[in-house]
Amino acid sequence: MTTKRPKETRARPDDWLTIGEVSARTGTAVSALRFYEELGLIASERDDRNQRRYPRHMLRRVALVSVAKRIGIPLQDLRDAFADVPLDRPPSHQEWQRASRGWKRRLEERRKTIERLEAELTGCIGCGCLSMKACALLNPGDELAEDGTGPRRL
Amino acid sequence: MTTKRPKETRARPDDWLTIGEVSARTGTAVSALRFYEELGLIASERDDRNQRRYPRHMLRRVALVSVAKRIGIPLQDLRDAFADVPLDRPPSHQEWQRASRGWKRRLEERRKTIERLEAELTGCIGCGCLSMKACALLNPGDELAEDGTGPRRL
DNA sequence: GTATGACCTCAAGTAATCTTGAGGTCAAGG
DNA sequence: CCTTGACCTCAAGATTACTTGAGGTCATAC
Repeated sequence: MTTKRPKETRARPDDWLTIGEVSARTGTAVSALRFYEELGLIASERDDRNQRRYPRHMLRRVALVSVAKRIGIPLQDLRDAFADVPLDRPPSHQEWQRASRGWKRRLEERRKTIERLEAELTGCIGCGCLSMKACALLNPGDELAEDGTGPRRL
Repeated sequence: MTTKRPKETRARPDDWLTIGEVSARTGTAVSALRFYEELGLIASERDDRNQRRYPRHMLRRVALVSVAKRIGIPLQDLRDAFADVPLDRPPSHQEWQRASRGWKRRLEERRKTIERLEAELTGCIGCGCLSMKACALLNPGDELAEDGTGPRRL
């Protein structure tokens, strides 16, 4: 069971990773990597045997994709956010920073939504409002019904 | 264009909502409501014309479903979390509280994941680590590579 | 020299989450 | 009385995010 990685045709072998290596390092399935490439989220070059070779900086791209997935942000949004970061070469510090900041804002927004929901749910637990009449956030678009029955939040 | 809600056959009309009313109040499409019912996430009774009628407390269930959707938590998880809360009658304060607390834990977990990612991304912005060698979190499963090139985090 | 494992392509399948469409009921409005 | 709107069912289609399968190349291990 030794590694059957083919002979390297490039000068510095460890600068390029096989799809299997990227998969192992990122925890992303090989099939998923090929799929992401199809979507244009990541990119690879080919060696003389037509096998994908990934530059190291692609690991970060892959990681970002799994992160987006993990927190339920659609891949299309990720694509938009990192549209300006080049795939064919390591992004410059600036390029990366700009995109990262946008992404951070996205994460922050997400976190705040959850925080609001947490707070709201705490409120519900506290008041035990079973009619939801007082739960504006959990019940968006429902102006508080005006008949007098049911519990209220204090 | 007046409302064509059928004559009420029940004693207290406003205790029961039509699917259109629930849709309007929760912002959830009618088709989605029917779909959620199929999944057993919500429930309804039928009137003498075989149309769905929802008790008010179902609004909260629906709201929870949209919340789960909004933050990218699969509906199956929601089903699990609220499995013990009855659909056929307004849940007791206790029943609701217990399930809510479980759900809150879920939200908190989610939030913390995002917070960790935010922190990690901030770190990356700070150091500009383009090789990802120092980014353990964004690059899970990748033990820091040991060749000496590339930027480091300070 | 043949078996194995890592890779390739392309097509089809799966799961979740709904939406859309076809075809029908029924009550109120004009 | 006929149209319209709100509802019904059931089946099929859409989207996202992949996985699986069939069929093939090629280098290393035995």
